[in-house]
Amino acid sequence: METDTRTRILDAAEQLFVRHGLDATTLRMITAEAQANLAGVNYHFGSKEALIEAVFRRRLTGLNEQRIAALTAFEEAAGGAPLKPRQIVEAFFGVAIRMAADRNGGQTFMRLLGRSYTEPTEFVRTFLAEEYAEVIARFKAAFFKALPDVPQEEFLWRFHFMMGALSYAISGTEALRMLGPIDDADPEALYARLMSFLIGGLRAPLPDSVAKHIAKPARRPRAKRAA
Amino acid sequence: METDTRTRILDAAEQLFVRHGLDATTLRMITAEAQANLAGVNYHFGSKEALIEAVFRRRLTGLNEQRIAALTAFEEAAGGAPLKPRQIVEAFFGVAIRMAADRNGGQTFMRLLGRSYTEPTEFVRTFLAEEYAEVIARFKAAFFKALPDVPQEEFLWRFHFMMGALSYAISGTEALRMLGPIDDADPEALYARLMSFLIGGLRAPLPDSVAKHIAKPARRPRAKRAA
DNA sequence: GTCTATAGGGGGATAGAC
DNA sequence: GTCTATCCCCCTATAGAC
Repeated sequence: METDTRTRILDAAEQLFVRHGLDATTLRMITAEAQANLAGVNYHFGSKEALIEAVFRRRLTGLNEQRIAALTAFEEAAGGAPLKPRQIVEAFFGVAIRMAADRNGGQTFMRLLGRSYTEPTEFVRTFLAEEYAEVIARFKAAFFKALPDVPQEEFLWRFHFMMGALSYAISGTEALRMLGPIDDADPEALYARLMSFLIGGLRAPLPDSVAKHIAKPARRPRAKRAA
Repeated sequence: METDTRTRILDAAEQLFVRHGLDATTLRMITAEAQANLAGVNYHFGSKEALIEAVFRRRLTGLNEQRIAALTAFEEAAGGAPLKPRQIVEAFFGVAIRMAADRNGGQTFMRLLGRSYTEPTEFVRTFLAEEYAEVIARFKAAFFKALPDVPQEEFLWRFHFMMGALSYAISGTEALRMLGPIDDADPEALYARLMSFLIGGLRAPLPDSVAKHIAKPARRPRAKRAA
């Protein structure tokens, strides 16, 4: 073992942030858990806010690099042709699920991250927006190319819904128990489950209100509710 | 106007909880906003924790009653036959989206609620679990009856993913901006969008790892996406 | 780099007058 | 029911010894 203080603080903060939330976690809790001195946080990071950013950045940067690498690999294999939506979904969400299965810290972190998109704290949201800017630009472009029939605004909503499902898939272990006794131990099963749900949602027929704006007035006999 | 102090405190708390989170919202902020006295919170509610519960209960009870009423109406119309999945989805999620469109407080509240399933604070989660117990039991039963082919565990995960999508649909206005400029002003469009996404996900083909366990090896030529 | 001690501010809750 | 005043606790951040 013998990890250095800085790392022990990051590890402790990560775990406590997941368990209690950013705000309710105090520097005292963190330094106690990390067996470090209270002043250590400010020495190593400068402030609590800077510590929070460091906790996110430590793993988020790598996660998004992996996402871009996975997408790039698919794109090179396709040689200029549009990718299959499933491939893009895998590159974005699959990487996340895989990290969430990594018991070596990744799991803890992803639970934290899953909650953070809707975090009320302003600086966390703006910080995340910056961290995500590049990966989002890349994936938006790939999706638009792969789904030329889907209006972009419609797609962005679906992407947003997919993020919601991912967030719950990862961080919702406690919320899940509300639904009953569910086994959440098998990451492979979770991966398969989430993937088919996401693809199903992404490729669902467009709602009538949108579909009717599209230049494809093919017979639609009464828009009976499909099921 | 002339609302009473108790109501003004609830209104102020609701708004501030959405904006800053439960923890970061102080009683002083609440009473200042409500033009009430600091001691008023403890007089009317007993504690901050009790105030939080009151804020949730004020609208959540009605929401879940509406959900059950909508489901019951469908069930009575069906006369014992299984409902269409789309009807059940409408009864659960449609009611929520409609409340989220209600500018008369419902909108604010739903944003708060959307975030709260993954709330780190223990007592909020256990409180919500109690409030939801009945409605969840009713809807689980209806879904199981409507989707006899879907293994129950599989369905519960999908329900969980659907909750995630709903949560983001409602509360993710800020997170959405990360994706680009999107119009989120039209509740009808949101309703239609979310609904088709949810149905698509719910009715997606089962993942192979699950499908192969099912005693229905009937040729399924490619599990065409249902719609 | 790590510690102790403390400054300086804000939190929730309550006693008791009105 | 509403107010003021205040208790007591815990927070983050920092100064300065080691």
